Amino acid sequence: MIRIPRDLAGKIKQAIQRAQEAGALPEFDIPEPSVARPRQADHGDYATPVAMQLARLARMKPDDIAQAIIDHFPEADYIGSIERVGGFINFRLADRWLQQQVDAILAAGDSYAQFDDFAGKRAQVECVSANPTGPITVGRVRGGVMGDTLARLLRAVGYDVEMEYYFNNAGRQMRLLGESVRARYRERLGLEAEFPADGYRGEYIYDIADELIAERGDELANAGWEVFKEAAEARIFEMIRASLGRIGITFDVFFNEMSLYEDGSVWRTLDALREKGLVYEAPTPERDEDYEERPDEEELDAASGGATATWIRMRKLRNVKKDKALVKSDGEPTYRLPDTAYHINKLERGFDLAINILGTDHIEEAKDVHAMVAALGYPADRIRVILHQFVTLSEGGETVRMSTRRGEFVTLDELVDDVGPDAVRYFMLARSPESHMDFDLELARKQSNENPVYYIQNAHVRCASMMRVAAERGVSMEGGDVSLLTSPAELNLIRKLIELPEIIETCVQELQPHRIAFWAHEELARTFHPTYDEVRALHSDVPEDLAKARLKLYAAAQIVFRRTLDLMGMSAPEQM
RNA sequence: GCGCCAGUAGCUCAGCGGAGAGAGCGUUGGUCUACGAAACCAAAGGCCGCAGGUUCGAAUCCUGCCUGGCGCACCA
Repeated sequence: MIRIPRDLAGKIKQAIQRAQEAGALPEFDIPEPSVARPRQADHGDYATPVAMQLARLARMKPDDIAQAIIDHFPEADYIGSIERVGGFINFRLADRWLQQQVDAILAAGDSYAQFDDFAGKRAQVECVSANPTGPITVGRVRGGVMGDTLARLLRAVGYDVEMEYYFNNAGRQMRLLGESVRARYRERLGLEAEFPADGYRGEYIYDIADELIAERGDELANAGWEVFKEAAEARIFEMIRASLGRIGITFDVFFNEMSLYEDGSVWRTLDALREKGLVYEAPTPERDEDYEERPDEEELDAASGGATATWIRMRKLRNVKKDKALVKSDGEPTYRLPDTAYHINKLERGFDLAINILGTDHIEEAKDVHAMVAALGYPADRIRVILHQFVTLSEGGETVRMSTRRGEFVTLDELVDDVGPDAVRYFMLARSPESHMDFDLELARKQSNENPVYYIQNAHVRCASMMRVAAERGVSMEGGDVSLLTSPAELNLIRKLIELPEIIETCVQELQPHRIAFWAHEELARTFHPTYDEVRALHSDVPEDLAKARLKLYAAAQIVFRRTLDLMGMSAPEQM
């Protein structure tokens, strides 16, 4: 199946070249022409402003350039007409070709809009990557949904995709977790318990303690925090895995940061940076002369007591005013070093594309890591970071703030219990990453036409139910003649159905999975419902041959809805 | 102080160099003896934060400013 914008762009270039050979256009290097879907229907199905872009290069009037391109345009079965309006060239799809696409979609079935452009290429999507200190919260869910949807879209263009979850089960936070569980465990046993000052206060800590009591009784009463940490980690990972599973997110690899210490790659990375002359030892970092200290900064520097730390010359690598620490004065690396080792590890595993989805608060980290990976000579451009803004939950205008540590949060499980998995997927997806997201619980909860989730799914339901009724009445689409689909409503629905491949391509090119959610709602479903209302298939007024043809149309629509919903990780219900 | 992101209909947000600026919700008024009305049709609603600039053409690119969010640790 061809993707028209791509094919048209090629034909436009061909036409320009032919015109040049014929002397209708002067010689110049042909730029990549842009092809778009015009907003207004009377401007055709696709349009290109290329003649206006070429006006300067060709030193001709846009109208004449457009005409020359049209005069030399190659044949294509999908083109019904070509029109020049000023400098614009408008293309209209051929009705005959559109009709044939219905049979083409039916023949493709569930593999409709499956391409192999990137066959043999490997991609990795890293997302969520929350340390196992508590249940998954809504902020992480956004990245997870974006990542999983992107993975599905990448598979649709032929990538072999792995989902990866990066975590750290060492360090201060995990120790606090162990101490918190230990305190709750002793508390439940009626023993003296000192809860750590910055401990985790969530209810789930009690749950873990209770489970431990159920399994081991009081035999851990005097055990150290490590035992509790390990038990808690295992249970929390199970919780995380299970909650993400409820919204269709599964991971192929859980990558432990510790392994980068065990195989020595953290220190190898440091050595490599040192060899490049990018590292030095000093009590304080070097900084630009015009660098202005933040009020609390001297205090923070002084806290190390003047001991020597290891610094990376970040000022050399990118536009910052102060170098950054790689190894603290106590000999422990900061997060930057293992993170860099981790990304090098990804590239060494041979991924052609490694996508990393992070909250915007990690932007500096992402830039630092990218700079270091590039400085070491690795193909850093294979790493693509997608940053997303935060999520706030709102209900009746009230916003709900979240903090894992304080134990005030809405967990993914609570959210799924409340609004259902499909609504979680849709709303988390349907916003551009850089825009701050307000998740309206009231709206997501509604099982009515106010909710886009149902609007989209109901289209699939309507198709499914039509197929059931057809079967009951013994009407089959077998032998249906698609050339009977001649009304504007029918043809416009087909126009939408064949747009899915283009949407997938855009999502992948721009790494913007939210586009498919918008398209599914505002384009696909929005076109489907009025058509369904107007174009009856099984009504007594509809002659049998037309009914067969229309059944084909709606069967094709059902395939496209199912495929679209699947790409978004949502269910395609047979009935509401 | 510096950096990144955002400011588009009453609300939540698309569009990010092309042709009278879009959607959902909300508001107002219509539509089922039909394959499910969780639907459809119609109306009202906008100096696209402000001011300059680039361009044949700017909501979209550049500069400055205003407002909001997030960063600017020997935390991750």
